[in-house]
Amino acid sequence: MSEMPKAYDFQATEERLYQWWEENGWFKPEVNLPDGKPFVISIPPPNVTGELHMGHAMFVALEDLMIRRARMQGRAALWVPGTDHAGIATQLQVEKLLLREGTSRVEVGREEFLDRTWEWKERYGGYIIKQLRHLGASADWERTRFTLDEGLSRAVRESFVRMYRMGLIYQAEYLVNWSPGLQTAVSDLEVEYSEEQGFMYHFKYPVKGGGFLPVATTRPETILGDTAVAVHPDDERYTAYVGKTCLVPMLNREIPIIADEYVDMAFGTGALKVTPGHDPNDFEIGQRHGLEIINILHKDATLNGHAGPYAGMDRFDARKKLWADMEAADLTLKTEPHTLSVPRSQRGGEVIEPMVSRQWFVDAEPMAKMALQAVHNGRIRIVPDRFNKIWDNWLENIRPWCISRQLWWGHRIPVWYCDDCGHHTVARIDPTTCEACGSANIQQDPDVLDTWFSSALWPFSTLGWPDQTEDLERFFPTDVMETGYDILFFWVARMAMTSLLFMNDIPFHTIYLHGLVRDEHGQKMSKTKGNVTDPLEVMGEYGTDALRFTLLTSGSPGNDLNLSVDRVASNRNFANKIWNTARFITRSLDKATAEDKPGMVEYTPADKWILTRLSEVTRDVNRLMDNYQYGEAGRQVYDFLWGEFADWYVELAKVQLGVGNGRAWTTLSVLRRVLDDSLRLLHPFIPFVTEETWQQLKQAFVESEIGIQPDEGWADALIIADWPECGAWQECYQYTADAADFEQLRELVTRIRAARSEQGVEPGKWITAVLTAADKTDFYQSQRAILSFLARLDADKLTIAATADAPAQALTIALGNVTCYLPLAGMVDLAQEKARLEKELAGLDKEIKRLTGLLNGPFAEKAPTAVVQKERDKLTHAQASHAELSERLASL
RNA sequence: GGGCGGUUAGCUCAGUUGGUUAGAGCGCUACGUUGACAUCGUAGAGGUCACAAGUUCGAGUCUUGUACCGCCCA
Repeated sequence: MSEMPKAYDFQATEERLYQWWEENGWFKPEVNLPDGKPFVISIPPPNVTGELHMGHAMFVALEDLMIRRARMQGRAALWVPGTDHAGIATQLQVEKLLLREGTSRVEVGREEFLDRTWEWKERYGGYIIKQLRHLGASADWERTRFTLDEGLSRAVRESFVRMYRMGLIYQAEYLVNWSPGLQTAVSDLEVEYSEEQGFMYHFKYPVKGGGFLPVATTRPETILGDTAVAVHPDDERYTAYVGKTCLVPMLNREIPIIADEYVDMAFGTGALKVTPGHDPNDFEIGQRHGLEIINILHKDATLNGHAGPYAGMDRFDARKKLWADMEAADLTLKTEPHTLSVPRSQRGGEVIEPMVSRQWFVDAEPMAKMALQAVHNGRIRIVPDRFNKIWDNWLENIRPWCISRQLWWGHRIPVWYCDDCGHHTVARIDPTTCEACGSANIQQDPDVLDTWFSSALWPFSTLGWPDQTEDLERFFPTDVMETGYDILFFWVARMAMTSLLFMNDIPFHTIYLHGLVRDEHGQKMSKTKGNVTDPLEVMGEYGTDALRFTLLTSGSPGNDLNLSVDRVASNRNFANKIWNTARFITRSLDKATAEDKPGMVEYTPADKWILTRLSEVTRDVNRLMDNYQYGEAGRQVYDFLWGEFADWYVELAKVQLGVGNGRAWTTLSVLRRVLDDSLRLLHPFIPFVTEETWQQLKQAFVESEIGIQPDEGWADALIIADWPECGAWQECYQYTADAADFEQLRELVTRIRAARSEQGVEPGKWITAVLTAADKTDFYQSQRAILSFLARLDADKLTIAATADAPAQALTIALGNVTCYLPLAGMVDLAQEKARLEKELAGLDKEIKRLTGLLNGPFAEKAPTAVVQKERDKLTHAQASHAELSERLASL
């Protein structure tokens, strides 16, 4: 058998294993029994043009974790992968490409442009998928979907037509967020507001017939689109003006002065200019008062004919020019610095203009009600549950969703306008004639749908809807929707809405939200700040497992996570630690043979201790994972495997293996059991190193023919091996008393080591010791070799007895009933030892005093007996130690 | 303006039914390479758990308030 290399080499492992898993079909739900209970996750589809970032790494780590565990639990685990077409992002990429070629979208035309975009998608669209695979994602790639593929396009068409017929989709002239750069409408959610320094411009609004109203605005150019001036009905300053007429500065257009309660008397001058065409609040006022709506902007945000002399100017130039002109006309009062909230495009950051235009909307209210209810009645659970409130707040105040985009890349709106009769034909299949008059003069709406419109159907469209496919039948509803909280509204809520509408069912029973990955100091990663950590780079340096484990264990659910590269490095070391425990075990297989197998296995206290701990960890991990506490679960196994198994059991196993025969055989079986189960528990976190290590372990044990194997035999691979459970119906070690004894031995060893270190005893030196162990004498006798090995005590000179006289010139370590003397002849400084004992006694005094007080107080009566007993034991222990040490002190 | 989260060791963070002298990783100090691992081991230093009040036998953990940081919504 070839020996395991000294260090784990992730470079040589990851790709090979991934291919092997996939070739064997282990990413498919069919790998488990056909009647297995499904466990399904649909991937949050990354943008097809996207590049891998930490957010992707995060969701892959979490979802793959859930999927792998479910698979090992025997469920038909299905992770449906795919990408979305990212309308704006992709279109921009291709437009950039065309620009470099000296042409443009408009120049080449719609058809050619779409051909080019598909070409682009084919070339670069696979990139992100490749990167997801690099992260170890065990998704069923044969079920990969794309929001613009044939099936999903049919789903979009179907849902549009149905919603339209239900009256949930309508077209309206409405104020929308207009992106002048992209020349399209964007939804409310795609606009971010930033606090910026600007000015408040105070000016005179001339009143027809003389005088003026003082008015303030932050955007003077919108004056050109004013269609009223409003004051509060209770504002006595202006009562006389209501009903009169104002003249728009520089244009002298006549507009009414109206009274509306929206006006804040205390803000600005108390008189408000009303621009229904370019301000959401003004739009509302305009609706209430039947005001005229004037749009002063072209699509590129230059001013149009309604701006009179300013037509053709850029919006910001016009602002300056108009103000200068007003100054010249003595219409200005003052300008003062003012902090305002500027709407900016989430993509690109340009200033968004509210503008009136004709768009398609979804009336989301009826669906929102259903989505609200689904969470309220518990059919959908949000983890962490504090997001319930946010969910409620958004859905209770839902607004119409603008779904049309003035783009070419996307699902074209399935509405045809008849040139002859004006009828709108809305159809699943492209019509050639108007359904009302039969005219062939019909034109399809040029716009496409918001990308999120198709993403909203994702959990069922990817399974085949609107066809009633087998997959849809079997795998819907899905189980968990795992994604970042930043797209709770964009996506998650909308999936719930459409699913309840079309499927008459929830799309998933649990929404698990993770936080944002930030840099080491909590700053949001951004290209402009230059603090972006590239997952691929990190994986290249430390391995995929190291990154995954870091993402999974450095935070807590729903909270942002500050990624520390140092931590990734230490998790790389963890992988190596795992590897090396296996290396030790496999190299120890020559310590026993099949013939050494005892007729009846007898465990040592150490065996019982580690097996009991394994059971406890297994139980805790399962409990934590069932409650979505993945980080804590991972940390528990990490601490167990490194801090208990490797640091203690593997060390003492060297002693037990040295005994040979049955003892060695049994020790090997325990080593295998503990490492094997730990690898299983860790596999969903760090799939590569666990699989590779497990294969090494399996191969070594099989080749050794030693007759040690898992109860159910060796599975083909860890990825499909059984998940460890620890419950009433599973084998579960609970040697509580033995484990406690062994814990005390560990404590003793640590104390001896500390004493040696304090006294400057050479680490390699074997020293003499006398141990008095009272009722634990038999136990310590049985552990003599281990104790001696771990604490470096000279086995020949180690005395273990129920009682013994304290040797002269010895260090004393008191552990309740158990006392250890280290006669370090000539090495002990008596004065120093005296001081040490005094210090320790002082500590014990304090402890005894505290505990006595506690136990004599109301605590003894009110606290649960188990808790009280624990404190009583502590007191007994402290008192015993105290007695021993004071005796020693007196004798010195 | 409304809501939410955070504030624990020098740094980054855990700590979910409140149980009684608070944990990890990194960094730091001192030792140590006997064949699992120096991507390591042993020992150690380092925290009045933001502040204040309250509930309780008992509070990092629950309640209220305050401060600061951050996010979401309007």
